[in-house]
Amino acid sequence: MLLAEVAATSEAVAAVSGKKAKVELLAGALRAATAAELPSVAAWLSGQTRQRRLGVGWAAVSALLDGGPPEPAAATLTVEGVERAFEALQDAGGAGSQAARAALLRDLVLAATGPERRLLAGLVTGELRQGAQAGLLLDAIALAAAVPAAAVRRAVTLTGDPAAVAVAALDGGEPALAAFGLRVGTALSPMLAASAPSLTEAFAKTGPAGVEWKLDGVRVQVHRDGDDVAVFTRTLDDVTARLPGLVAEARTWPAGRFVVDGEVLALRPDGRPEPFQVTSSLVARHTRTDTERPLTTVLFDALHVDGTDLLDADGPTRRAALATVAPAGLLVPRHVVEDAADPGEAAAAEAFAADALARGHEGVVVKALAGAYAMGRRGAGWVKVKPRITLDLVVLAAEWGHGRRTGLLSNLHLGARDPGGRFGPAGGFVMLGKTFKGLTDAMLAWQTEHLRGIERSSNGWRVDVEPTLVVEIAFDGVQTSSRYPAGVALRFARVLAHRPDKPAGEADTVDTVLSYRPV
DNA sequence: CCTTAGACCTG
DNA sequence: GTCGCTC
DNA sequence: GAGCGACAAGGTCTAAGG
Repeated sequence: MLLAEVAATSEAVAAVSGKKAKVELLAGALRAATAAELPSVAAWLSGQTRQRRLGVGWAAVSALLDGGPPEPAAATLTVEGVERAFEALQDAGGAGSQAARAALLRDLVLAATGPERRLLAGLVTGELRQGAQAGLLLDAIALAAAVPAAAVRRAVTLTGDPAAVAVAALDGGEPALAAFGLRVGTALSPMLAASAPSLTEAFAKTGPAGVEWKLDGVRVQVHRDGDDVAVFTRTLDDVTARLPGLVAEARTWPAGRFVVDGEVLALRPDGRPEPFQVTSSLVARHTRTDTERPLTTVLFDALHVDGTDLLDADGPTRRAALATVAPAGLLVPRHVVEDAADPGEAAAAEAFAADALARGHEGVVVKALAGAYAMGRRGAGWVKVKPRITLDLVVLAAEWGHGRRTGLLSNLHLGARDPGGRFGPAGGFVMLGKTFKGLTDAMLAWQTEHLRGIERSSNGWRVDVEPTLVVEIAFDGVQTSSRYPAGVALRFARVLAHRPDKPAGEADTVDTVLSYRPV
């Protein structure tokens, strides 16, 4: 199969708007691939490569395509050849490897026609933007193989390997998919949480629920089979080698064979959690020193224990199984609410959540007692509740948007008042970060118009404006920053509303922002 | 030796 | 990670 | 309700350049 066929499919998928039409196009390409080509085609048509890392990205591609190098007269690249090139990119390492990778990419791109270049660039940068990703590819596999989508989804969430599932589905149909099961040692898609602004609204989604602390760390899935222990992240990355302490600890737990779900984080000597930045840095590091802070593991779910799969079991059953895996001190604190309409129970839940916050944790996750473990889903089974901070800040500049936001001023530079001149001229504004979130199409249109009216200067991608427009911003907290003058940046900032009625002189000050630094 | 660019990972 | 739009 | 895409910020690692 020629890469041109895959590229043409991707172009066609991008050109149609309906999901069904996209799925049909994807399914057609999957059917046309041979068994050997299918893993590559399935991966690429969901915007991914089979290689976890290629070592080339946006910069390498844009340097190559800059100046519009001439295209070949005919399409010659094959799926198999491109797959081999991707393998070579992944395998390149050591001195001189950057040049080797650049040469590999250059050979590939210069041999590619226009649509093929668009596909290759999208794969390398991870931004294919054809309006279909892994989710629609699952439907396409189901359609191509004439099997239920649910069977495909289950197999993919159990293995994390859509390519293998595609091969099994088209080759062996539903019986082959049914043969996929939970395997200790193979990562499966973790269950995700929706969010709600309050406990009351969370309970409305879940019904009777267990309320658990929400810990601000890194999600881990721990597998043990005897002495074999493996640890995976939320994206199924294998981090076993980076967490030797957890591996050793897991070998001492009472159960010999299990898959459990939890979080690792760094705690201070007083038991309060370190800021996420500290935990993240410890987990990311490939080498350990004896003096650095150990990571603490907290467990909150069990997917398999000593021969029993628990994916379809309810919450209390899984929690009871978890209690047989590890010492009680490692289990996340949990408070069960049978009837949220009962004022006493509701008050107790609020007190439990307030205590979690008082101890420095992020909030709570409300987990339906009745729910199964919904792999890879962000459904109503788990609902996180975190406090929200809002401030009135001033727009200092805005950046032009991309994709569906092309032609609109999107990313806002946010500043707080600095009346005392702590970080710049007295009476000026201190930048605290940027955000593009929370803006509706109407808000984008309005702010583009308004900001152009108060434009001060422009450099092609950024428009600096008079600091007069106040925006109401919600965020989760402040984190330390080396990028911004006040030494802090807002975490997960999003726009709630424009406040053209409010004078910039009444916006919040940098001192108010600094008061939200963790204790 | 140190600095920098880029890729890639996390919430 | 959050949010809005589309199907 | 699910899927997609709009993009942030900080951190580590690798390779390259001085």
